[in-house]
Amino acid sequence: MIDVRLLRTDFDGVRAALARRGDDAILSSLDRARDLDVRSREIIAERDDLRAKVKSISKDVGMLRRDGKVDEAEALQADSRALGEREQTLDAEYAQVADALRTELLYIPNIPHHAAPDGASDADNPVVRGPVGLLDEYPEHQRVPHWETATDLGILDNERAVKISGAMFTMQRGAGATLARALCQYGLDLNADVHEEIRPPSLVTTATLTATGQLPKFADDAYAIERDDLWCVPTAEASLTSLYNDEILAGDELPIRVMAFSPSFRREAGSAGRDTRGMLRAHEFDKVEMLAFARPDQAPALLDDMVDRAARAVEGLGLPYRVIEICTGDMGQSHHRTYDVEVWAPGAGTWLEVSSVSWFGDYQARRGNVRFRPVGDDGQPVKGTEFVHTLNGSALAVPRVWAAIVEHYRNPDGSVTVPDALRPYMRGIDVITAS
RNA sequence: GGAGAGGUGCCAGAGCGGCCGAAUGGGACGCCCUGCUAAGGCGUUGACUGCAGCAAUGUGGUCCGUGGGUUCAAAUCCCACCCUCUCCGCCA
Repeated sequence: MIDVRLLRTDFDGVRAALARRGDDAILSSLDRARDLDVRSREIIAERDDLRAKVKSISKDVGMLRRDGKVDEAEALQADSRALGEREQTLDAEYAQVADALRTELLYIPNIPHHAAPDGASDADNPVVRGPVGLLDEYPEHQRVPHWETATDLGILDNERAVKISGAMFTMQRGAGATLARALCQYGLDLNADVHEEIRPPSLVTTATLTATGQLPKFADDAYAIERDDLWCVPTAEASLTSLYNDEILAGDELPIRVMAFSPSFRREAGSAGRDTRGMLRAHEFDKVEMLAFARPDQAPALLDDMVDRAARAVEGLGLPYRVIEICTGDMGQSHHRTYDVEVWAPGAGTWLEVSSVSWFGDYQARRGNVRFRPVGDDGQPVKGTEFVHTLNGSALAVPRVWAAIVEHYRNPDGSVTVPDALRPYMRGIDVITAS
């Protein structure tokens, strides 16, 4: 959520920054929010004034009654009642305006970082690192899609997954299942040096999913368990971001860095049939997510570090990769600045997004009400509170890395060699062969 | 799911419908005292928000689990919901 006060102090600046996202609907929403804010403050001024009068009269009534001056007290009560009625009318109007304003603000996306590249779509995302390790041409035995190789090897059984759960669910078997779990363990171990490992709930409340920005705007993308008013997390980001909702953290304990393995559930509404072969896009997948709560001054370095970590994960597996920066027109609603790590899949013949690392500014923290007490140069807490900055990124998204491994490490005989980095987790399997 | 108890400030804990943003104790911070430490004394100690001000600040409003209601006036009365604890039931 953006700061309403910015609409008062620098409306044109906010408008210009958001215009870079290239969506006029945002700008009209911004106009409406500004008008609602003006109106709500007009009402508040009048209402609070009435409340102050009622409070003061009520005190007088109390004293008069104590002194036995019943007639005077009753006269005052009548006055107060009249004021109270007007106050109630105003209050009802305020509630309406405030609610409309809150809704408007919940839909307005984050302001892009000034250095984020301009652009209209994913076609405009610049490559900022790499490609690293990419060959000009891949030999024929690597140019086989993972769904073919994996099905032949018996490590992917999507037909039966569909029987069990319907379209766009996947199932790994045998060494394939082991490989998926090995990737999780690898992703966690790689980042345990600075992150606390957390195993958060996978079902979360509406408030939790609202804090990250998934709700209310993207309700159709998430699985809802309506009977219990819970949602399946689309990513562990959702659970982790709400870890400290409504809390005030000490400035000197920041940054707080956490990571979690979790399943991720996505309805993928509207994307059926698009990049859905094999393991490319599914309703449920596993992922290791990193997340940081930081002071604003710590955020840029953390963003760089997290991008490095995401890249290191695929680099350590020997996969060709590149890093792209997301342009203003392709940026997610809550994002302030975002980098994606992509891995080359020689069989599918495409770059696969395997990690998205983002800096959210205080956009999520404002929604979740996560604050910190700043510390001055003398080490003493400074008066007041500030919203933390949040950052997150996939440390390792299992299915697409799994797919890239099966394609990249495919041998001429159709077997798949396990990358060295994963061997400790593979129960002695160095090469996956048909069993 | 059933029965009972409870949710108050950083923590513990009191609170008659008006004098309650809230006693008291603890903690934390500052100062005093002491050679140092301990003990003791004095003081400070919430968040959000409207308006005014460059600002320090001033001045209104809101917050005693959440949301409604009664009243001139609600932490205090009424209703619903949420959460915690104990017992029972169920269960990996």
